Parts: sequence; C-alpha cells; structure tokens
Amino acid sequence: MKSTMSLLKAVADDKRVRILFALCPNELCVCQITAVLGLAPSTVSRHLSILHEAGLVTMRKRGKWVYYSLSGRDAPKNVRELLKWVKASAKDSEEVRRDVKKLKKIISVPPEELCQI
Amino acid sequence: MKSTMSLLKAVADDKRVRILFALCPNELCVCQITAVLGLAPSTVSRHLSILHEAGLVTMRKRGKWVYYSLSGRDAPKNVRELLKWVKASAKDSEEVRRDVKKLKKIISVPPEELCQI
DNA sequence: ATTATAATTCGTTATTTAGCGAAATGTCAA
DNA sequence: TTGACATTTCGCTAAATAACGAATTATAAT
Repeated sequence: MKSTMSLLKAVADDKRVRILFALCPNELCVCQITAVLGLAPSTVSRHLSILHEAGLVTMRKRGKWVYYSLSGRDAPKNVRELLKWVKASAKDSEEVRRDVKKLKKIISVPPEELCQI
Repeated sequence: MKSTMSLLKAVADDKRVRILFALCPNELCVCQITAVLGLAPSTVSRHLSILHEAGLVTMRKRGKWVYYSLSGRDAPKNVRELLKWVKASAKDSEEVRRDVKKLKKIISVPPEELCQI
C-alpha cells in the first residue's frame, strides 16, 4: 500500500504530470524542464525528487547536468502501467499540447544556452 | 487534464483507496463503510462525494440508506482501467487484508443494527 | 585557486485538504 | 405530526504540501 500510495500521490499533481509528458519523447535536464513549466528551479527539483522517489523516473548525471527520463522496461509492472494510464488519459489535454509546442523550441537550443532564457 | 487530475487526486488518498477495495465485492451503505474505516460519518461522506465526483463510484438511494458501488461497464475506459490498476497494485497490502476481514463481520449484520456498533 | 553555472537542500509562507462536531436534510415508523 | 435515524452540508482546526528565495553542493572552465 505504501508504494502504491507514493505512486498515486506522485502523479496526483498537474505539474508532475506535465513533467512526465515532457519526458515522453526524450530525456531532459532540469533546466529544460524548468523552462517548460515556468517554475523556480528549486520547485522543479523537488517535483523531480518526488517522481524519482516513487520510481516513475530515472536520473543520470553528466557533468554539471542531471538528466531525467521516464522509467522503462526495467521498472516494476505497476509503474509502467501507471505511466501508460496517465499518458493515455491526458494526452489530448490543452496543457500538454502547449508544453509539447514549447518543448520543441527549448530542445532546439542546446542546454548550455538555455538557462538564461 | 481536468478530469484526469480529478481521478488521480481521488485515488491519491489511502482512505479512499480502502473504500474502493471495500466496494470490490459488494455495494455498501455509508454506515458500513464508516464501520470499516473507523472515521466519522461526515468524513466518510466527503470521501465518497470525491470518489463520486470523479466518476469512480455510483450511488443508489434506498429509503434512509445510500448505497455506493464501484463504477462498472458503463463507465469511461480510463475509469475502469484506473480501478483495475489500483486493485492490482494494492491488493496484497496489510490494510486491505485487515479491512476485508472486518468487512466480513460487518456484512453479517444487517445495516439496520450496524450503526450503533 | 577562483569563478560561473546546474542542481539540490533548507527555511518560510501560502494554499489545500483531511478530520471532526453541529446543524440541516430526507425518509421511515409510530 | 412527531420522533428516530442515515446521510450530507457547513464551519472550523490541524496537518500536509506547493512554491519561492537563499544558502549549499558539485562540476567545469578560466
């Protein structure tokens, strides 16, 4: 029950759902996610740690940057299924569409130049 | 996104998840659910209204009693899938097992005599 | 070494939400 | 009608949590 609730609480926040959608096609570094959401870096970092704690995302450090991506094949089945549910349930929403659009611009800039945008 | 979030917020509370499990085999009236959870009737009523608002449960009035049950075949697909996910993910938890045991005793008493327990 | 930058941690504030009891509503029975 | 009971609504308090900025950590570049 504990791990189930930590998964459900992790996805029961619209900012975190938007993060999951942003990570759908690609891994992203924190500053890119911050640019999509328009929140303070510290806030985004906290959201990411909640998603990571629940097992929904994985992270990888590369130099100064930390890249996050969706948990994949090696994650427990319920994690994969929950990600699938969220994706199917909210994929047509206005917010997600807006973020996808924003993401295209963000990805076109290398992360080195991004953070002062 | 709005309806997705209302579903996710509805299930992101352990008391409400326990209610969903209690409703798995049978519909129950509010006083029976109250007996399982050990919370004040007004609190349980509020939890039920959140689940109902999200579309996860249906209700039926019969005399003084109001019976709640899980949404079924006629519910949207994502609702049915979410219920399935929750059920699969938490079915082996200690809390659920305890509640199932408690429920057996509760059901063995007709609701007319239950509320003063 | 020093500086600059990405990310995290921490302390604080504001918002949300769970919980309760009291009061209101609705229904049955006497 | 009156009374009893199941449920809901309302107002309040306490707890959980999102958000921010400041301080800290870690890494890379000068």
